[in-house]
Amino acid sequence: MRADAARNRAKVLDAARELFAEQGFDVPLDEIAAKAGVGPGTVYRHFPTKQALFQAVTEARVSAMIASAGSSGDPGADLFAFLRKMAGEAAAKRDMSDAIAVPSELRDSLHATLGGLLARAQEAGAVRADIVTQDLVSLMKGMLQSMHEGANPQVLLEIVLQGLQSRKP
Amino acid sequence: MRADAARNRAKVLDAARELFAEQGFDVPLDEIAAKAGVGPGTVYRHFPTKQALFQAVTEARVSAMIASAGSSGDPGADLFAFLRKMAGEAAAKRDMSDAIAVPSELRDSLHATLGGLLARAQEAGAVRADIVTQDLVSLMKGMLQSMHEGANPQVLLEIVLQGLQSRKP
DNA sequence: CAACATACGGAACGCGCGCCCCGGTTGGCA
DNA sequence: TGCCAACCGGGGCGCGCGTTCCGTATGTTG
Repeated sequence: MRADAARNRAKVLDAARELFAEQGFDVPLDEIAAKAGVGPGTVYRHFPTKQALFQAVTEARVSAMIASAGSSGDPGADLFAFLRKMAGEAAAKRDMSDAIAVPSELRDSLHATLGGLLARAQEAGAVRADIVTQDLVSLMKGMLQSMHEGANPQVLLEIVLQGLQSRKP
Repeated sequence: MRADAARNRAKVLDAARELFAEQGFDVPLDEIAAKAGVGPGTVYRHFPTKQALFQAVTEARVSAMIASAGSSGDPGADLFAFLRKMAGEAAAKRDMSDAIAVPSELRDSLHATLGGLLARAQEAGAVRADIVTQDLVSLMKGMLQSMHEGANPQVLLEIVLQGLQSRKP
């Protein structure tokens, strides 16, 4: 690979990282190219599609998050800690709320992780039993998006966490 | 107003009602016109903008819902009943989840109604005190949208309702 | 330094959608 | 019944965006 190609690739990744974080997946690709000081064609020489670029940018952080999914002795605490982590990331960077929505293998892994944590938490009786993975994913997706519309992220998170718990009579 | 004009206006409203309910605000206006058996120009002769058409279609139902906001002796029950009603509508018709999001006076009234119910429920101690209207609106918006993505609407609703309640120690 | 593959920039394309314009048509009043 | 204003259909415009194409520039190799 030529030296300038590598340099441009890095510049594109940097610009994409910043703009995806600020504005989410919907930021125009031309804007990323402009911020990188590069033409749109150059972006496409390095990444076949906008989604590929997005995945390249988010892969590291999402993978790290998935890897950090704890399995301590307390499955309920594990799930809640993971959800808190997701919410924390999403409150700071707008791209996290798209990583759960934009189709990719990464997204599927994330869903799978959530499913596993949910199942264990339900077995332990920490979370209401009538929820399936799809419900949790949709709920989180909606909540993460709501965080970028002026609502208080902390409050939203607590409402969801409390709502997930099984009622103790 | 000429007779055929009135007839076409009605046909447009019917088609819009059905398509907005099925697909939400994002349905192309040309599709509405086609279903009504009319050209796009005709739609714009009767409604200055797509949003105006949307408002004309949803106004009756939303106003009815706002009017039905109870103020019985139990403010907590009033709020929860209203939220249940919204969720019920949204689960059946996709346009309800847009009525809370698409800018219009109607939307503002809806937000105001939610704010009033919330404030009274909080005074009564039925709902956690650290929520503001904006939080509730965002939360509902996210939840209503999630309902159209394969999640179980009933479960989503119960999670939110339980999450809103103040913790009773 | 020459020569060539590689990479670059940005103009251009295709598409979808909201919205407008205009030549033709039609309903209702005199 | 004849005339005119009101109305109609649908082609077309403008815009934004993802993506592609190609003439030009540049890094690399011998």
